[in-house]
Amino acid sequence: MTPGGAAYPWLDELNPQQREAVTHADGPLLVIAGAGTGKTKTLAYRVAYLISRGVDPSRILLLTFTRRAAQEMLRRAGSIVARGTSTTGRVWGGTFHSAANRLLRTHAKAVGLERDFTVLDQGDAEDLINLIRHDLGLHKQEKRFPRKAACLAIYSRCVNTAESLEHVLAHEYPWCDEWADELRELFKRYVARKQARNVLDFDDLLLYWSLLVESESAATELSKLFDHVLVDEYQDTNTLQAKILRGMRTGNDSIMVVGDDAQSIYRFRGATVRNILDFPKQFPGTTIVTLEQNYRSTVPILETANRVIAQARERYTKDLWSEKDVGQMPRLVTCTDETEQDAYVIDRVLTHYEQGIPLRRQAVLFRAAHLSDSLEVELTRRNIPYHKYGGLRFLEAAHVKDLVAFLRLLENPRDELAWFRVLQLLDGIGPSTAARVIDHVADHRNDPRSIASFSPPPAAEEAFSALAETIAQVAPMGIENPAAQIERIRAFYDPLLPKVYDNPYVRTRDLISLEQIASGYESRRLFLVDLQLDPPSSTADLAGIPTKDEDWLVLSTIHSAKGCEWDAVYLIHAADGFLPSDLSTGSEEEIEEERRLTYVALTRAKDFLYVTWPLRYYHKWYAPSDRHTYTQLSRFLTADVLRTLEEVNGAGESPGAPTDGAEPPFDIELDVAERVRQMWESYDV
DNA sequence: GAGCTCTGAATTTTT
DNA sequence: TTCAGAGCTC
Repeated sequence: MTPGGAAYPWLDELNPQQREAVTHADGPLLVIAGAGTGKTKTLAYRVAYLISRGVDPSRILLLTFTRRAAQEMLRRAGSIVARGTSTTGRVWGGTFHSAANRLLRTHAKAVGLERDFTVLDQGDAEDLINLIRHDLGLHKQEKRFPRKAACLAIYSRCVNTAESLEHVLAHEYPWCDEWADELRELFKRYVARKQARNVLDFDDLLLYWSLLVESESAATELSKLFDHVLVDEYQDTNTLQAKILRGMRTGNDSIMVVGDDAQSIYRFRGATVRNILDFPKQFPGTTIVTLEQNYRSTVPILETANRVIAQARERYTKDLWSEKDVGQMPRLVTCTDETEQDAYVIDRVLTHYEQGIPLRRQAVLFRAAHLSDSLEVELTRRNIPYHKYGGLRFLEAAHVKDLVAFLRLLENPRDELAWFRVLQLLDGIGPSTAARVIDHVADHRNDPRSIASFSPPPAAEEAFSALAETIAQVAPMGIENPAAQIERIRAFYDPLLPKVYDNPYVRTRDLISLEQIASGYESRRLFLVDLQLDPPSSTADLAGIPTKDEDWLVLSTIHSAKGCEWDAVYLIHAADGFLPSDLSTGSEEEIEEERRLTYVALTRAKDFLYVTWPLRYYHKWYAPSDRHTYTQLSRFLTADVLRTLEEVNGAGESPGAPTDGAEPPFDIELDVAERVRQMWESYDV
């Protein structure tokens, strides 16, 4: 009889380890869940179990890596408890950042914020840093000062790892070491500027939350809100997040974290494997449950993946096993160049498609977003639909940011970055006039409509009054109906597009999408927050609900593939320099992370796995004399791993690949000339 | 002060 | 290819 007995018959759907985790009584619980071992299932059943035991759903905090992951778990939990989603819908589910946003708005006063603060995304934060960098005159030193992106990265690392600037510079950014004093000054001003403007960046969301729970009394109050805290993907949390969790469990140690140290791949964001390795030390009395039965991959695929991760330095030992005993051996495909690699992948994709695996059950994975560029061209040429995950986001496009900036300045008129962006769209307005307008608004109780009383330079008069009128019309629309607000803003903004950017037509389409997304939101604030904290991750997210017969191939960075699985997986560019990336081989930790990244990629595959690499790679902007580089197979595919792979040649299986004379010649000699002559001999008289 | 054009430099992963 | 920055012109 199962522990749940007849009361919870669905517990029988779990294996003994999963059931132990789901029915765990009290105290901290660490679930080490290998790839494909039913991690999502375990969390979903845990939520269902708690609710069935009478826990109020609104007193459960479920922290996940993406909001989509939270929704998926709650959906499954909802179907288990069979009371519909209305119950589980009340669970606090989402990312650390979105939970922070929600808590900080409620307790804004406690941390010295106004409730209507706006959130800066990475690009905004970089721009703000850049403004200050210019104010300080740092941009023209005789030796180059770190770029805005580097400055923000250093800042972010300090915050997320809770390490000193000196330590971060010495260990992660040694080439910026000499700028320690200037950077400190820059960061000091950056913080002051954000506070004066009532804006938070991503890191601040976590930082303010962590400072809130640093207070014993606030921590106690917040801890009382939740009977249970559950955290997914714990291996990818950072020091700051661990600190938050400790604070949130003041006087109640019911916490369950689930993760796999072998899949920790967000070190660059300050995540540390130490969090999961040291969890039992942080929470005394921790019960550890290990899930090792893999329900995803075939035995041969698992064997390859296990051998890759076996070389890792430090980890919780676990060896995944599977009962999916049959299956094709994973293949290592050597290609002469990228073109051949593209042709091979497409050929296999189509073959599997004809055998009955839809395109969306197949995925091409790669280390960096640009590594699929040439494949995308070829897919487009052949009319094969695909969706790409990761890489440049919809929201990062300049025109989308412009429109969002309009909404932001209405939401928080102190948001100088939003103003700056919008004002400089107008002809005749540059940085200094924009700054004067911002001061003007500040002097008029931050009422955005007050720009009407500003006197712009003559060249900008007409455009400026059009802007003032737009704002005068949208401001009274309140916070409701963001789509209507966008519609009105577009009446002003669309005509500017052709002047400011190329491709105005494509950009207008994006703005229409944005308006459609906005129509699903009740308020401008909710729309803005969602857009920043949970942005659409691919063009697929923008297209609305897909119809049943729509099908597309998935292209994804390995990072974005986390938590997903496909029947057939193609890991491309498995060559040293790309995997591991040349930029990540500076330290042993970085190489270890690249190894885990490889492991994540391999374990996404259920039935078919192809690892491909081109011998020659063509660099677009690199080495002007000879842009071809010869690559070597990824160092992670050691002799031990190769024994589990079937090695094939990319050219052999891609008939019809246009290789333009690049194929090796046959070893055959025919006297064609003689044959041609013979053709006419019978006609001789 | 704004805006244009030219040059040179640097290319990961994302909440 | 794209982006940041410098320098020049109006």
